[in-house]
Amino acid sequence: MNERIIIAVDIDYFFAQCEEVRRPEIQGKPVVICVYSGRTELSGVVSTSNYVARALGVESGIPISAAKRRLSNTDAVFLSVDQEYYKLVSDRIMGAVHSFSEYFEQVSIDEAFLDVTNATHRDYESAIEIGRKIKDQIKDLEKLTCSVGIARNKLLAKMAADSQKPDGLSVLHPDEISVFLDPLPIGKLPGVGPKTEKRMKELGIETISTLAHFDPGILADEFGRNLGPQLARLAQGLDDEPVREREPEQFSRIVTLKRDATSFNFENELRSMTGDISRRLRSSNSKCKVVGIIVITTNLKTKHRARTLDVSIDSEQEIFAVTSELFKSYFESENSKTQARRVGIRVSNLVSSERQESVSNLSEFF
DNA sequence: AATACCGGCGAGT
DNA sequence: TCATACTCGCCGGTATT
Repeated sequence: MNERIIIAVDIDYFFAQCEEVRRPEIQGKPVVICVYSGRTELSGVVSTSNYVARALGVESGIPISAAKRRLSNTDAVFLSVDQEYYKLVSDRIMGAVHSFSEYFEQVSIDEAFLDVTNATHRDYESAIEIGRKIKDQIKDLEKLTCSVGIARNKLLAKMAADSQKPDGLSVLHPDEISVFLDPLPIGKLPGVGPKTEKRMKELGIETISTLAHFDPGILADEFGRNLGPQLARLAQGLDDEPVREREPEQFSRIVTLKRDATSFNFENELRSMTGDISRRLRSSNSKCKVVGIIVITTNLKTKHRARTLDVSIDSEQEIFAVTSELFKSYFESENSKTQARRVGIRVSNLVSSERQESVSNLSEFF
């Protein structure tokens, strides 16, 4: 029997709720957590906001200036993101959540899955008890509310959690899946974002039920050989992804430049980014085989350039050498029409520092 | 023909 | 007008073997 019971935990409006706890005086007011880019006084975007602000149309991703406009007649509180603090809170919470099952997967700073198949002996009532305990613990520990979803796989557990927010606990029994899924608009399906939603509507697909029964061949043609049929499977509530802890597969760092660049004139910024990435590689005991750069142009197009190395590296000097070369050649090949607004670096194909350079080059060796 | 690599794009927090 | 900082994954084209 393969039937599992999965619990999804999602902390409600995490950054903003952290601030509400840390500064009780702002509770009840619109709270907006901002990423200031430093270009001008107000440039930047809203990272997240509390429900008071969302009700007034201030949500993730909108410009700070737009948020200020919308909240101009309120006692709204605008705060700068404090990642370090949220990470501390997150680590404490995730540690507590982990203790409910050895099968644990953290998927972001504020989301995690647990496989409680064994712990519950496949009993949903028992899973609900665990869900309640998790909510109580997070409340006791950090005074934060979260939303919990319980279902037979990660996809459905997440969708269940999403369906009752904030402070929800939603159980999706296996025999209720169709009733739950079928009427939902396709945009509610994880993996279907704004672009995919638009294209699906052009195909006449509006609900998850329609997608679930749609011709897989047409979906393959439209969305790709693998992705198309996969979307249909998701729409049927099918998902075999195991709950497992995963190591990060890449690190990246990106900054917004004070002034748009048409040449590599941001050595200080690059030094800071390479230093940062090097420290992260070393503290995770890994080296990288691929080093790349990221450029976001003034018209907000993202460009990538990358180089696969013969030998994996982790030092700031080496990463700086490769990325500065990539930036130089990038700007040489660009017709200086498109300027760089944001620049960043990325390392991937990570290998553990201890045992690398192992047998892969044996044939060359002999 | 299979695999590796590269760069674009999309989604999600 | 405004438009962050990440991580992960898929796609198609091209290069390599």
